[in-house]
Amino acid sequence: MSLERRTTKQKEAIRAVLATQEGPLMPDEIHAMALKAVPSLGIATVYRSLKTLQDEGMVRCVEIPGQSPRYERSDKGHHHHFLCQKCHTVFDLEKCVEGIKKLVPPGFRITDHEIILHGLCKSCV
Amino acid sequence: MSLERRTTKQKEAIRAVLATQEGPLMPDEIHAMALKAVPSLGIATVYRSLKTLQDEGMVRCVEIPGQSPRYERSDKGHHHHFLCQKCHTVFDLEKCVEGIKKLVPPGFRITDHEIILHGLCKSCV
DNA sequence: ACGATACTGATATGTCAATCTCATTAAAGA
DNA sequence: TCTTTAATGAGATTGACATATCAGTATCGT
Repeated sequence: MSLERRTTKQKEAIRAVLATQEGPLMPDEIHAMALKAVPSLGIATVYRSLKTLQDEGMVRCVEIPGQSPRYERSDKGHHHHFLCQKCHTVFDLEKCVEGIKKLVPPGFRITDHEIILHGLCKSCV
Repeated sequence: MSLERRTTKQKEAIRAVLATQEGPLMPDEIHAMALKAVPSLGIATVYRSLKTLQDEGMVRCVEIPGQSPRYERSDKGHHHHFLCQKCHTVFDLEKCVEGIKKLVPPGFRITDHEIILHGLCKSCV
């Protein structure tokens, strides 16, 4: 546990990648992108920084079924995701749907929901 | 690859578990349940049988974000799932929602969708 | 500029689901 | 019943991902 917290170019590079990110990214994608800014960057630092950023509440984990965890900025509002079956990129969706509550069985309490669309993205159609 | 196919009590036990299954089950859950019918049943046989049943089209894989794959009978119609955050059981939902297509961005083509609700089930509320 | 120490990078290690190996068992046609 | 060989069970192995280790580096308050 660190009481102090230092600003390093590694963490800044990772932060920068997440700041410009379109959809949620996997650790190795973040690594590859941040590598352009800090060529010596190790994958362990990516995992460490992601954990720190999560603890700080800046970043949130997004799980897509059958895939390893991805990460996105947590300042984005409520939204859902689209997985392209061809290029395997995940896109953010802006809107949500009505009537989710109608799905909940009697006696159950809903706290959250997620919708994942599958198909082909604009580039892969 | 086997040209022939034999009926064994192991496979029948696994089939029986899936026949009475309420929501999708994980391999180790199927194993634990089928163990009551065939005490010697090995986990490898569960994986092998699940693969066979998938090839035959009897069983389908269901992925819940952040969890390992679960399996359910494929004769169930279109439906979605509810994950209880307390007991981690997955329940089938009967209805679907309208307006999914409105989420799709221009130029994208949708082929499928899934909705996962999170909360507390009847027993855990 | 100095010093304490948080951070990093390379690699070893851990974790866990799923598969493979292989000797043994048992299903089913002859 | 006999024979062929598909299927099984136990344990070893794999593979993907994440964490731990530790010596060396770099930040930042003084």
